[in-house]
Amino acid sequence: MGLFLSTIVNKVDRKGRVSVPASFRTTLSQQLFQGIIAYRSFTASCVEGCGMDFMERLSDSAQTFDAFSPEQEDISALIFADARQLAWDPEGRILLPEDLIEHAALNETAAFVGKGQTFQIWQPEAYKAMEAEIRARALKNRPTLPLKAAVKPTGGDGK
Amino acid sequence: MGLFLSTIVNKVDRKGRVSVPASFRTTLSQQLFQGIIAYRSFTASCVEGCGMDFMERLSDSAQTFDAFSPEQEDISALIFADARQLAWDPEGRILLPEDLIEHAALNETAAFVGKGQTFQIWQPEAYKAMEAEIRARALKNRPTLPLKAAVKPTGGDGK
DNA sequence: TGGGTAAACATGGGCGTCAATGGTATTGAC
DNA sequence: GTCAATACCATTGACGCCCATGTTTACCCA
Repeated sequence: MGLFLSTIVNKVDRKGRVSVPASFRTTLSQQLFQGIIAYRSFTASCVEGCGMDFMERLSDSAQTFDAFSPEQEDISALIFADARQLAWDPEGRILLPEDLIEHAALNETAAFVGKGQTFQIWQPEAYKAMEAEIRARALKNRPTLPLKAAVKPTGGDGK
Repeated sequence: MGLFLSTIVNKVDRKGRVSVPASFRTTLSQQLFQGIIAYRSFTASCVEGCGMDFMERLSDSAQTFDAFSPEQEDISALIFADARQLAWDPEGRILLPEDLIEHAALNETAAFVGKGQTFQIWQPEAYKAMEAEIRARALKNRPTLPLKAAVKPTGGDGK
């Protein structure tokens, strides 16, 4: 199981702890670092989350920009400088840093929103509003997605 | 057997459980994840269903968009954020979440409608109406389908 | 070809397990 | 010594697993 799917709302206790959904944890279970990488979204009021492997992919991708180029600078500042590793405790909870809570305007609860390769953490009501907006747009525009050919399951790329 | 075919109506019990048709289960039997992926259709009052492999194809296809692009955002919200992994029990039943039931206006029964690579879940009466509509349109428009060349079954893609 | 039988599938309900959650204790840093 | 982070423990409630039963389909044999 390799994707972050569905939206799960969990409670944030008074210590700032929140359970990472069990399904998200299993998605990350093969990783060396037992926890998540989190950084403030630079497009929305939410927290971006992913595993260390995705961070490395981002790093590789960022190298398409020249070293010392302005784009490289910006990406570094926006992502790598802001990212932190949040290990979970034996119960599967992470401790949300104060500035992340602020940025996403989290209070009692936090919504873990699957985005396939990554996920986001939202204030549930805020996400609901955003989702309604996207859904309304989709109903009008009927977006389509060019489907790539299926990868033959022959042989093992699995695992 | 690799396709979802025909339409099967099954009962939804008071717990919200429904049997996935046996033929659909055999279609998915080779998959790692023993269950279905389900998400609300963003164009109709029904639930979209598929296997994990198809979800991964969608994820691959969605990556033609840049990370952090608006298109990527929308697709994620509409599909990945809404998708649930519904594992079936030893009897082949899944538990339908409340909001999916609402979205498709399901009550006593649910119709599993094969669509080839994927399938849909409808309130039976609603589907009947939709089907009549599609049939009427077809009678008028006479849709055609450019047929691809047959793939040689030489070699083992297996089993 | 028809009846009988057996297997597979669909369905209903009870119970155990695990994830989520809240609280307390212990450890370590400043 | 104080504060904060983390480990430990206990509770609860949803969901997954098990068994029991009804119903349909497929198969076999006369």
